[in-house]
Amino acid sequence: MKEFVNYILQFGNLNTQQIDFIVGKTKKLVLKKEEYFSEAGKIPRYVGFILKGVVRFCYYNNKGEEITHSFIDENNFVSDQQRFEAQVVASEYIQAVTDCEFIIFSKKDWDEISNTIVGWDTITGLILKNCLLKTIERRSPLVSEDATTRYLSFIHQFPGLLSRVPLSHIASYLGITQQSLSRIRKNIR
Amino acid sequence: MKEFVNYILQFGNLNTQQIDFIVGKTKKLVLKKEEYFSEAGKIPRYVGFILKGVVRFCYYNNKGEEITHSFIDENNFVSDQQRFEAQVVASEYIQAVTDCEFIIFSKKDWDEISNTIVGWDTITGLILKNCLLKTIERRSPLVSEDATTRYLSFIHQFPGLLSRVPLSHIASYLGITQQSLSRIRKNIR
DNA sequence: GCTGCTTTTTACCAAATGGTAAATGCATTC
DNA sequence: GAATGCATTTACCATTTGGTAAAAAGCAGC
Repeated sequence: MKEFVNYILQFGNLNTQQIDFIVGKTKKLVLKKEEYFSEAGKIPRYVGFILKGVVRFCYYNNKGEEITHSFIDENNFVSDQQRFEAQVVASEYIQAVTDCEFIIFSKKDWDEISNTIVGWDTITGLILKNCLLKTIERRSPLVSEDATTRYLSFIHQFPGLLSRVPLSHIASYLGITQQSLSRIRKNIR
Repeated sequence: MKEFVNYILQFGNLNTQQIDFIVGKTKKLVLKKEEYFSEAGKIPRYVGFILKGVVRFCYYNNKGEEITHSFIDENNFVSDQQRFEAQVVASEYIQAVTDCEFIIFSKKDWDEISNTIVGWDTITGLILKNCLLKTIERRSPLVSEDATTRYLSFIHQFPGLLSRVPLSHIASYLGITQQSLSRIRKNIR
């Protein structure tokens, strides 16, 4: 819980009373590997903050291939925020890649915090912007660099993930087949 | 100017007085083709709104290749917003692809609007989030689809741009060489 | 219309990647 | 420890893309 509070306080100041109010709204959620945090075609139920584990955002392209769009690990928010706020159906899945533990907020609790804590919307707005920018920064090189470079920067960006995530997901994140990734790994050795 | 006001009002309500205040702060900027709106290594001076023309965001990767990251055309904001707000040096160039006409705000004027108009920060926050999400949505398929599919969706996403933007920029946006793009265009015909 | 310049297309071959299928490795269960 | 199921690697060949270079097309200035 300390990690959660520290994360938020990076983006704005809150007094003890406000923090207590927010913390009071938290619930815990546990997911087993491969269970879904939210699903395409359904309305996202929670905003989450990962205490333990790794999740991925994924979708199916028009060829029916499953594409991993992002990985998120400990001490980060995980949410299809736009769809959650608007309470409309999602187009992506958020899936637990490992067994996971979350702090979660329901829409009702999230709104109550927003209506109670002055400055909460500003803080969460900054957090979202931050996440979106990070996503863009991470994914941009995936368009222009060659596959080996992309793999090396993946390792660099997510040092802990290589051992926790199936290579098939990493390959689809990098935009290559699993066979190509295997070949690249061989060449690097 | 009407387009500019309409754009803003999509994201929140403002009364006539507030709109007049904002409009009163606007200045005009004209750039010739290939001139820079802002430059890597320099602090962004303006937030812009494009009245006429097309700009691109670009940078140089570690191989020295020039990579076009985004295109933006008429009736959209153009800004390296995070760097502008923080007044720190940019890492990307924003370049006029055609002759351009902008509405611009200096940092001083932007701050004055923020300090005067209640709700301005919320509106601009929403606009920024919207732009970031659009960027992610547009660029994500560039990782996982093949080059022909990427080119076709570029045409679909930016119907007017093909005739106004050099193919070399489009190729780098799509993450392929100009020769490959030319080959793809031939195969489609 | 010609000249010189830039953009775009072609051509050629080398390198990288995809697709299909089989082999290997690795962990779990019985 | 044999058998099973899943993840990963390897192999093979077809296809796509990159790199270099030259040709063709388009365009501005004279």
